[in-house]
Amino acid sequence: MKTQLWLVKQEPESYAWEAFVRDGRATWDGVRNYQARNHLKAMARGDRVLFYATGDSKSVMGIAAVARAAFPDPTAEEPGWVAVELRPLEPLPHPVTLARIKADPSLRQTALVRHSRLSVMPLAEAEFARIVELGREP
DNA sequence: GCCAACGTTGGC
DNA sequence: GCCAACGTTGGC
Repeated sequence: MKTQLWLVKQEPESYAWEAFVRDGRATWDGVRNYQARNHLKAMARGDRVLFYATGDSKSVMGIAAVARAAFPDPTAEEPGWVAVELRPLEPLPHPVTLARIKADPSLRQTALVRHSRLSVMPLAEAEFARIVELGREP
């Protein structure tokens, strides 16, 4: 199967990119939205994932990879919710702000822009590549 | 099954 | 702090 590309959101106050890098691996649990859950379920080991920080930072911070595909969310009291494990791959030298993403014509269709409340979303190959490219240039 | 009320997310 | 955009809940 073709590798898929994703973006996950995280509040930096609860789990910052720096903490993720320090930990070297993280269980992505606690997702309680069906659409986001379905995206988690579709993740395969090795898929690339952009890490987006909400709140004050509102920026894509770096690239991660799926280390373990979906398994039952240990924090869920009801069955049916899943978690994945992610590991950080590399930071983006210049975190890509939401403003920059919104200003880029090739990124206007991303779920990040169009569905601002979704916390786990797929990205098209060109979208993923463009964000990474922006992250490498000031 | 509809829809009003309510709660949450997250940008501004 | 506000509010738009949604998702969820519960009464009917």
